[in-house]
Amino acid sequence: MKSYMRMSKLYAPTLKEDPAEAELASHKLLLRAGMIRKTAAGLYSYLPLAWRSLLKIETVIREEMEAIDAQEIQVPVIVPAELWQDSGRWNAYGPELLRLKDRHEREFVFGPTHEETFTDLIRHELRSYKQLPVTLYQIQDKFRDEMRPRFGLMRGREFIMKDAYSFDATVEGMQASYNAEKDAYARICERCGLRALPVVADSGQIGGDTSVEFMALAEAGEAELVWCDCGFAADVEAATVGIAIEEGPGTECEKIATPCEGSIASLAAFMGVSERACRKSFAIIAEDGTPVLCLLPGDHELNDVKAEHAFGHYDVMDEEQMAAYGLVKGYMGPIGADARVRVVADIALKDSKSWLIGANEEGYHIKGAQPGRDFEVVEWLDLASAKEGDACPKCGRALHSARGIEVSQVFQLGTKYSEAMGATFADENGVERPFQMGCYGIGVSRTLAAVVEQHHDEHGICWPVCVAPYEVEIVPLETADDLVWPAAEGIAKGLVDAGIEVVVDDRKERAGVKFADADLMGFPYQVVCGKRAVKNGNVEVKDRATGERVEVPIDEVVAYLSEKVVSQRL
RNA sequence: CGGGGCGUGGCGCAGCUUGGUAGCGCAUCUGGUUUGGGACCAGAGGGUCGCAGGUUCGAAUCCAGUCGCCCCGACCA
Repeated sequence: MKSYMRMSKLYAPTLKEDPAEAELASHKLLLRAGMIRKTAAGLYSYLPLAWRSLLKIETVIREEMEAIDAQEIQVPVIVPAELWQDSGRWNAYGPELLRLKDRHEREFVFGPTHEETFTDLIRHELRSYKQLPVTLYQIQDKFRDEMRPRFGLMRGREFIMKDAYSFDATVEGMQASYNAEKDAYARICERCGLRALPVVADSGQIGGDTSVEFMALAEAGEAELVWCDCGFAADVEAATVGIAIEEGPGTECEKIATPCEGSIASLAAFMGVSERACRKSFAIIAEDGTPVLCLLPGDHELNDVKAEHAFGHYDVMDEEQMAAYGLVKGYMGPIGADARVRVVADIALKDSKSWLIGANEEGYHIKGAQPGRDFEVVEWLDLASAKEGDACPKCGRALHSARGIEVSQVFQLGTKYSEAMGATFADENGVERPFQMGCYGIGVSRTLAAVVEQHHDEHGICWPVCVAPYEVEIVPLETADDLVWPAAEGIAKGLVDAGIEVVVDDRKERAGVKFADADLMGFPYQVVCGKRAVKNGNVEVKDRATGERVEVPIDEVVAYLSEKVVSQRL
């Protein structure tokens, strides 16, 4: 028989002060509300309230997965090294991968994701196209040995992830599985109360060609994205956008003295042109050791992810290297650089005919330089990070920028893993083919943090009903009073009978303490039972999110709250 | 991993510069007074000063080391 939780029994030690270690609202509040505790850097214990919310998020996920015929399984957290060697990721994945040995010196990894395990599982079982498609998923702890775990649950080393993998016979099939999963992810975000945007993403370490991330919009988000009124949205690292070109002054190639600091801002100010009319030079050493000079519109940055695609794992040149290649810090440019330097430029600059560039001489720039005439660009690449104001690749209008928390991501993998691991099935003609795969992750614990990030105020958390640890808190101000306590208890029982999750603050604390904790823990509705109101047959119902309070007759409050709560459960 | 900062009762901090054997607020326990927005009075318990060395008659304090944590950078759910 279900009952209500008594605050006096609830293991949720609250903190009056902000913990010194926390920076973000979600981190501070989850700690202060007694929901999580740190065990070590990036490792958190979930206390009862957090666990209840996590289970609700998982329930939403399970319902949406069931709706698209994905089946839940559970594979071991630990993965034998051979599987990772098979896929090639044993070497490709960096120090983020936690490797371990058993007593027989056999090597294993603590799974940061489970493409290998799932692929290995099905390669023994799925042999025919008739058995496809299949999507399997699990909800499990993952471990990634992050260089710098931070922000509480936002970037832990161990975290809860839902990971799904689809196996199809054809590319079209894979796309259908991918789209079903993507649509489910949008519904999951919505049901969890997240304002999230699907954005075009880079596929990163996972591999494959097409990927979308769901970004929960939040100032505290670590990711930057651009979006357009037409519906287009992309991670700045993945966005290929239009950058309108501004020409530099003049068309004749001429060296000019520029007695200003070696920065684009000061150069633009000195020349009386916009930063974009200047050309920014960025010197790096590509993975193969080639020195590369990247030329960009002056107001744009070199995008790390795009640069890695183009140059492999590159290093920024230090001053010594610059000097060795004839480049002068602050005044770099393609003219006068060593012949070994490979000059590349952002694709946006391809039609530009007047470049304001460094002269590779302290205090001098060159204006009116023209590629093809005054210097050579060997390759035109997409290198610049997108930013606010760039043109939408879909409709051409100016893009807006925003920050977000990446709560989930979907990938089309194609045959990357199935081919590497020899996972094949027989098609209609009896020909062995590799599976067309997709993979789909949701950061479950990160989702919890994102919800708090989006739903809080200066007093605490404001849980959306769908993921709230409890739905209603009853606050009897006098636990000894022979009117107040029975009224509170009666309402609690009535709500429990109506299927509502209830906490009763039965502690012998002063009103202020109870109110403060109630606001901090942030259950969606508070029922305040005070002496005067109860004597008149009323209680006060407070909506945590809006702060709105209404007096409701005691004998109507169960119906009143049931209606509100149930309608918001989603 | 590079740069910066911090480790002192459960939590938040002072003390360190200028060595002399540890203090404040909150929390906890007891008794009393309070009781609609984090009460008050009285009393009590609780600290190998991160760890292990060195200097010194004497180290929380000075020196060198080590471990841990936090913040900024590069990676990701």
